Amino acid sequence: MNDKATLDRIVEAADRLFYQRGYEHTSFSDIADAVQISRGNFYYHFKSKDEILDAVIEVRLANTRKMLDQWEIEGKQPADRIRSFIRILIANRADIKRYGCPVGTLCSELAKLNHPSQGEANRLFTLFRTWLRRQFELLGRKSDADALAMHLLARSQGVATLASAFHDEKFIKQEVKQMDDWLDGHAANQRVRR
Amino acid sequence: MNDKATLDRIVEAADRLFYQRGYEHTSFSDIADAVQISRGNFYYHFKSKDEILDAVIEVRLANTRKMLDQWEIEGKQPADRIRSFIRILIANRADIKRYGCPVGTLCSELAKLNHPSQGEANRLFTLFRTWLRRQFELLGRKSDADALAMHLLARSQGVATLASAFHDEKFIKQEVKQMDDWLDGHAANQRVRR
DNA sequence: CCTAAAGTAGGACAATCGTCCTAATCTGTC
DNA sequence: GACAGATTAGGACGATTGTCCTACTTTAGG
Repeated sequence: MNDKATLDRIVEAADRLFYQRGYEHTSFSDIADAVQISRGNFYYHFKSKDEILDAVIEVRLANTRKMLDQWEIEGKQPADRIRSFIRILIANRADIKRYGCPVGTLCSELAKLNHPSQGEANRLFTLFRTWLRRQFELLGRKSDADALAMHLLARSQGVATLASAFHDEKFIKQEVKQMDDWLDGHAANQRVRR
Repeated sequence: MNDKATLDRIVEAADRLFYQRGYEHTSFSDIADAVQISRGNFYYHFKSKDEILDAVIEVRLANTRKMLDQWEIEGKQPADRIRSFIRILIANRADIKRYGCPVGTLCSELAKLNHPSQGEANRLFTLFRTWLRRQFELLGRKSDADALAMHLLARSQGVATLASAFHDEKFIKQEVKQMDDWLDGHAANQRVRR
């Protein structure tokens, strides 16, 4: 009963700490302090630290799916939905400035650790990629929908990385404006001018 | 005498390991094994692990400066020099696919660790930024040279992050082509069309 | 109220971390 | 060949890591 609540609190705290300090640099003691439970008691809820990571990734996947589904309902036009994606950078600019993108930094870290959950974490990227691709397809982009999705993803990642390195929120807004303009140029059902 | 050689070998191995495994996840034993020297002997050359990191950053800065200076000599046109920058992604695509960008991933990690050498590492970004800005200024871009430099930096970062996550070298080539095209549109001494 | 299960606390554990110390070895000079 | 300084090897150190174990407390049902 309270089990569920404690487990959720563990995952919640781990989610936040993994983002702010990184996976490896977050210890059981750190999470225990945040949740205010005994360190050794984790193993009633999780068999290992890796299991907590998997749970965190699962929660992030679920939250992301929920968000994307919500946008599918709200946004009347596919272009508006894509714009919602771009707006993530604005909405989370304070956190991004301090800790970068939660998806990108996690995947980068796990890649260096050669961690078994790399694939799971990358599903977060795939989720966005697939969703964006669908939106571009709805815009009439048949052949290059995936390329456009990847392009947008990459630009978001780059903005997050540099905004974090230079502690520059203004740069985020500046690039978001350019991404909006770029989208306007690609929203119409036409070939890319070159 | 052999001091110089050993010290260089330590920095060289640390440089590679910090890139491949990350700073925190690389231990003294790892470096010692790579250099084939005793673990405890590090402290004759460096007073702490942080000092090795600083030495690595210093070497990277020096190498980067050397590379950029070389391009200033070789490239007759500023646009060619910028193209050399973009070509980094192609030349290092195999490493980037596995470990991401050495600059971006290091800065991201140090930011999460809240490491004192964050500023030093970020100078790597500043080095590229300043150099790119100058090239764009030489192209006649007075007011937006810095914005263009940051834009190009961000796109490179994004490409590296996604290429690593998706283990996709083709994506690198694809985006490099787009960056070339983008540069063509901005190389002429004219305002950005919108 | 009693009892079985669910949940928690706190410490023991082996391993590894960065750091430090000392004795041994190498190297070049007189 | 002896000696001083530079360089190295190897282990000890306290702290911290993830993991595990056992005893204690809480909770729910008869």
